[in-house]
Amino acid sequence: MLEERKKKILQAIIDEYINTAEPVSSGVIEKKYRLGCSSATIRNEMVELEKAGYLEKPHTSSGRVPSAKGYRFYVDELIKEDDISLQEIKYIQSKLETKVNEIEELTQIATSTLSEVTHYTSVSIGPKANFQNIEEIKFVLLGNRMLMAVILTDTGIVKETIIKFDEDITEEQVNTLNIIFNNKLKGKPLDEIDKPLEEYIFSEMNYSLKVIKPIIQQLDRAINEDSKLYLEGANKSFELPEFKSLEVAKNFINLIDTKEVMRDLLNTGFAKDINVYIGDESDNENLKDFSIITFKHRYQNKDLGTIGIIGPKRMDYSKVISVMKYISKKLNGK
Amino acid sequence: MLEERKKKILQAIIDEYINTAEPVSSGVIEKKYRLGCSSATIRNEMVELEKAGYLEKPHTSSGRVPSAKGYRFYVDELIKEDDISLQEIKYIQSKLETKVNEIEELTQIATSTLSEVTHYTSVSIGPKANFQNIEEIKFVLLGNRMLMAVILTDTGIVKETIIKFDEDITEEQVNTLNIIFNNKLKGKPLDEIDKPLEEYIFSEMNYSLKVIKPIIQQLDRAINEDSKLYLEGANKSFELPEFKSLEVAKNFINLIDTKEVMRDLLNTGFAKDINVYIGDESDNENLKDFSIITFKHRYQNKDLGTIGIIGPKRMDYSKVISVMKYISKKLNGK
DNA sequence: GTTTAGCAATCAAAAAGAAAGAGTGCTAAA
DNA sequence: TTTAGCACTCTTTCTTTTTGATTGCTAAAC
Repeated sequence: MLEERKKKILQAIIDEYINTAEPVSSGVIEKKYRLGCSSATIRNEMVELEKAGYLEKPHTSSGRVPSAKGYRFYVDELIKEDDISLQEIKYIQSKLETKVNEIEELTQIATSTLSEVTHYTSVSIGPKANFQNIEEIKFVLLGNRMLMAVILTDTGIVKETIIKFDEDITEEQVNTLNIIFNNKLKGKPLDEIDKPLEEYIFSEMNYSLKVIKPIIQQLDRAINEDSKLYLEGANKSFELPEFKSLEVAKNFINLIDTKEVMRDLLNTGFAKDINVYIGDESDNENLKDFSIITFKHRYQNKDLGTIGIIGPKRMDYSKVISVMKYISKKLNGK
Repeated sequence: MLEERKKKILQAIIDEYINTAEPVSSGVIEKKYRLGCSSATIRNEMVELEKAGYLEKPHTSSGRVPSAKGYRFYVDELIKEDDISLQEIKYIQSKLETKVNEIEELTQIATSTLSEVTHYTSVSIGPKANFQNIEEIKFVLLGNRMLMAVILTDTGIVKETIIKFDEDITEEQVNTLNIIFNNKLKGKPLDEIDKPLEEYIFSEMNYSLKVIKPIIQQLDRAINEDSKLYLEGANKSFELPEFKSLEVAKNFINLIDTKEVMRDLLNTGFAKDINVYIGDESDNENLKDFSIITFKHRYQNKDLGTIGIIGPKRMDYSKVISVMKYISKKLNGK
């Protein structure tokens, strides 16, 4: 759909712009990229690429800058595969080898490694708990009036929550709780913990509703609780030339500061292995100058969270995507 | 040590500068603050205040700006007590009334409320665990090869950690663990969990070292783990006029991004109820444009963490300190 | 002795103007 | 179809000018 030479020129322009953050002129392309034609020819092609919507001009007599459509084409068709060095591979390997006891920790290590290798700001979030099945529930008495509930899911994720009471709880009651909850909930999806269950358990046990209610409430809360966001390398973004603009910097801060937005961004669309949102493709005003690239942290195809990069539209897509692919593969095999 | 009128003028200048972020002229003080003398007199006083080091001039023909010494005097001597409105009191009350099960959550609510009321960026950190005493330790078997250890301290803080094994663990073993650990450690300070204990328990139980070792290791790790930083309202800082300077913005981001520095800042010096660090009083290059105000989250005089504000040197000290005092009182009484 | 009116001097910030230079688009020739 | 050549455009940068706020000083007033 785009002739070979146009593709080459577009690629050269975007590569150059990614490097320099300056509008790209026909002269630079001629000299640096040696495509075997003169700057005049490149100029002619640029006019057409602009007409087709792949390029933009900040003003009449300036060089060209990629448009959102240009970046999109670049990401979909022109990207360099395996743009990752041996050194980087080794670094990632060494980081991911760290022994961890909790999945959340592994996600965090992967997230910080991603930021370190790409030099962009990275962010991650745990998995949506409510899709998972309950493997086991345990209640532990702490002191006399405090109960800790620990839920183990089939993906190996552990959720725990504390429940406080106004009256004493006996070890006996705790045992009954353990038996009943496990009988009733083992193997069931997490979101089965809700109203109907409450009645069942209430009738089953000789507890007062006063005791059962806070348990169900708190379990419910623990399960539906938003999983923690983890942000790494926010300061790296501030080294980028685009952050000389106060507006850009502000948008960035507003973005990473509004946890709900970040959650939304990390939780949408996972048709592909790696998802790329360029500029305001995901219509958020604060996002217009940034791109977001995400992938799912999976292990044996079970969803363990999402990891992403938030960087300028002029992001080094090849590098980021290559690094992500590698990390993703490593995590899944771990 | 400073005559009454000089104090009044200094206060007026600092108040004005806090409001406007612009160098303050003698004319403005005369008109707005009505101190009963002419601008010429104020000018004369300003010269002396500058000579004494309380004021500075960006350039020869500009108004005056408070120096670090000026702010320090302001904070120590001129601050307005109870600079908090009824509305703000009500808002704080309603926020702190929220029922929580975990102390960490309460600290977080207090932190975000502080940011909301003062419009500055706030930050908090949990207490240093290792000063506390163990009230109870419980081990819970999750699946066959995973153990959760739950530690309850005498301050009501619950720490939990997961330990994975390469071989199966029996319920029986878990029971023994529970008995031994509780016998040995109840009432002891948390940092007693270390080497000697390992041997004791090893000799006491017929476990292989293979099992005991990871438990001690992981408990130790959980206890000495840096407590979580919680940051709220970073975007609020970016609305301040001082953040028009890219350098200031960068310093700020570097500051809040380096968790170790934030930890240090929150963990130093608590002779007073409320601690104020103005500019580079705590010699960190990134801090030179900012002030930090902190207080301890206490309940019945037990340390439950630290909460702070990080804002421009031109911060509304009266407001921040008043709000902090109120929140601190409320938390302690809760 | 202290306060204040008056005013020249200072200097940043804003506005206006001039020059430089990078890059384009078009034309006409190769 | 490609390319050399060149006028045109428009930002960027540098100077210059203007404006205006504020000071510090002097001398008079209190």
